[in-house]
Amino acid sequence: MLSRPLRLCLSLPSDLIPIILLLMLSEKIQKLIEAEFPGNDISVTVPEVQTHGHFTTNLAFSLAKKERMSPMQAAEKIKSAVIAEDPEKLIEKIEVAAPGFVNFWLTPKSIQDIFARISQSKNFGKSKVGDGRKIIVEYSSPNIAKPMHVGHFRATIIGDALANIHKALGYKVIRWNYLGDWGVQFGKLTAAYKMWGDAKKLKAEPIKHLLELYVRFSAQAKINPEFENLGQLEFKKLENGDKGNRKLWELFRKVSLKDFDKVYKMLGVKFDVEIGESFYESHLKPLTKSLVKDGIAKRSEGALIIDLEKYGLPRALVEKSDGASLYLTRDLANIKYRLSKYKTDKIIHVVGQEQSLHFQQFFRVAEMLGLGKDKFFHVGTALVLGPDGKKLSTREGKTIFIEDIINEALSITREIVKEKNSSVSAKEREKIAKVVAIGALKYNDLSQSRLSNIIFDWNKMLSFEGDSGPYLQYTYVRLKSILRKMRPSKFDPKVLALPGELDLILKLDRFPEAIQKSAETFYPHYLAQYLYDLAKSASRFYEEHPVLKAESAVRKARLALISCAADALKTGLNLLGVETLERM
RNA sequence: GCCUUCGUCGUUCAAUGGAUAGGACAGAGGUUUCCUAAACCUUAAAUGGAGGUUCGAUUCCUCCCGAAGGCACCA
Repeated sequence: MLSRPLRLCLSLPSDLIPIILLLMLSEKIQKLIEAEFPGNDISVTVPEVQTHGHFTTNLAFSLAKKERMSPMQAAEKIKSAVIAEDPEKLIEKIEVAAPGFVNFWLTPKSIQDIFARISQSKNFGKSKVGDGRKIIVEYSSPNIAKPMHVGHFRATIIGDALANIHKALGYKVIRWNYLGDWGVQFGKLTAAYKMWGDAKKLKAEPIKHLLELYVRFSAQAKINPEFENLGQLEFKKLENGDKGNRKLWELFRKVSLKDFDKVYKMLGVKFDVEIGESFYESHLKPLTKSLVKDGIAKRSEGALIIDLEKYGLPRALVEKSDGASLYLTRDLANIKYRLSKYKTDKIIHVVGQEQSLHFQQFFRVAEMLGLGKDKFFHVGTALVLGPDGKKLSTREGKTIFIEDIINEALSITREIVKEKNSSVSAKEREKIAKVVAIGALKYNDLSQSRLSNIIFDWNKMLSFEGDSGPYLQYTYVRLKSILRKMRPSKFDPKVLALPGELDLILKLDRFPEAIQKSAETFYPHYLAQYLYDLAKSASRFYEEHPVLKAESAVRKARLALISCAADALKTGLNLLGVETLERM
């Protein structure tokens, strides 16, 4: 259940508290209160069970402690005070429930007023709390010369959703694809290509060939450690400006980007900036120099290290003993550049959770460099594991590639669309299949907590029933189908008084907070879950309550209601990067 | 060995310092002269183990068991 965080001061005279409880009905005033009494949380939540009211609060427990009375007494006190402070009769019923909960039921009129407000608001759900502040969202970040796999899919989809969500809240979002286009891996690849490379194959199926070389090289390196040295040597040559190696690197990079673009296009993902690690090549030497000069880094066994022991972290390496740069070095150069060029307040890195330690070190060093604190966030994503519950490794050639997933999803979806929608033209069917397939894949990922490992499962990934992307899309289609037959017009909210109608209104009312919660926590699944909940209420509503056949006044109000629900569904799904259709 | 994340119906995922732990799939049963059955309704089923803090713990703390990931010349 989503909570309505209501910041207010507990040390407030207790007779004021009930007024505040009432005021939570009004978002505007709630904001005023938040500004006036920051830092104290009291939760007014929507209970899980309907018999516990529309809203409930546990305020009595803290009040009881402060005023030295029993929670039940405190609850009674709150109840009578609220009744006294509610001349407009916003609240229909207040119940005190053991051991000290106070449950509130709104009058139908209050709920109707809420709906009147929702139906009049433009861009319902969105807001301007971001106030134009800049935020860089770094996501996707695939490695050049390797195909994008399931792991990248997750970071890409989650990052894209978080970028969308922040934009909807009024932030100025910079979407950044931080390409992994520098590092020893290119040394290895160069070495492998020099030994076994085939220009023809590279031209025909570039990524596939490069992957083959990489896997072969890794396998050899396992047997013969000489290969590791060879890779490092070739990378060192690249960093020292070797022309032949540079040319090969450029080639690898070019073919990879082309391949990535194909995937991004299918996923409907776009970036504002695609600057990778290689961009910072010239920043690295000055950076390491200044690190030494400032006494932050020192030599150890030939390498340049930063001691982080006082932070309880292992030491971090910024230069290898052969003088080559490392991931961390480039990351530091990267945020230095970002901060100076974009003057941003926040940088969030949507990257696999397995890099958690790296980011802790990275952020600490950034702090030591005076780049700031509390500006950088590692938004970790857990792994997609193989059916055996183990990590899928590219090196061992066990990965599942995004392109294959999409193609498989498409072919399955095409069949289903054909079966369910035979009357539609082949062209439209293809469009439907594409939107549904991508929607299913994205929603499947976004509806789960980003920190839980996902076990790769075709059936679940391509689920079209129940809590799935297609279900949400279908609900939207059904609502639109009604709305096509009759347009919403002026209506009187007072005719909406049935439980199903009021329930849908109350669900709608919680849309803005769902978006906000996802933004605050960087967990898009809160929004996904909310949307499923909303779709469920909407489906139930149109199953139980005929819209077009209702008498005129009711019909108008119901049309307005499903119109708002459809809009919210579309807005929400789009924030998750899921497209909607008019028919399916 | 140390660090991080995690352990919830048969399966796969949610939630929360609060009341009766929620959904989906699979199972059982029902709904179609009615706005698209990719739907709706009913039903059965779970917090790894032991302590502690608390009015209240599945959630916080300690220990044990189990899983995944990480721990300076990868990214």
